[in-house]
Amino acid sequence: MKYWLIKSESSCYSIDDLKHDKKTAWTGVRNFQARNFMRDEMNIGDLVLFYHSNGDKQNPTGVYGIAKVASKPIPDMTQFDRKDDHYDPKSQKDAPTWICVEMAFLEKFTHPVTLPEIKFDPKLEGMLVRTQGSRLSIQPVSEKHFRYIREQLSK
DNA sequence: GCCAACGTTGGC
DNA sequence: GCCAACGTTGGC
Repeated sequence: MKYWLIKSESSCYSIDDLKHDKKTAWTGVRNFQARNFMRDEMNIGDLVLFYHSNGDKQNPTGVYGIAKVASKPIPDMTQFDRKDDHYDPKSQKDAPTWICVEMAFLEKFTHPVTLPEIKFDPKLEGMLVRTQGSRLSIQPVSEKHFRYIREQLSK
């Protein structure tokens, strides 16, 4: 069992969207390292911190809840859709460049764990999302950090 | 294979 | 909205 953090702008796709949809293919990732995590490292049942980036006063940047990996790796269909923002003309149908997994809604925190909380909590030292300029939209998280955020900070 | 130029991410 | 940090592209 592994633990992850995925980023999304709440204006783009929020935890409430996932709650409503119950399950969604995590499409649009166009970074090789992030893709490799989905393709090679994730397993069904892995737990995922759902992080809203680019927050504002109403919706501060931070972790808003938990999702669960719900499928094996599948081709990201947006790469073949000319009308989609994430269309990739170089990708071939028989050898898709971009792979994703499905994410299922698990829970929304009663109160979000904001980035400043994460940054200044000594118990979360080493968390990737704390490091400056960490633009990676899918990150591994240690079990210790995951549990601490879920069981302590989100209550 | 280097690296400058470019586009994007994301905190502030 | 700004801009630093970063990943990717492409010329050489």
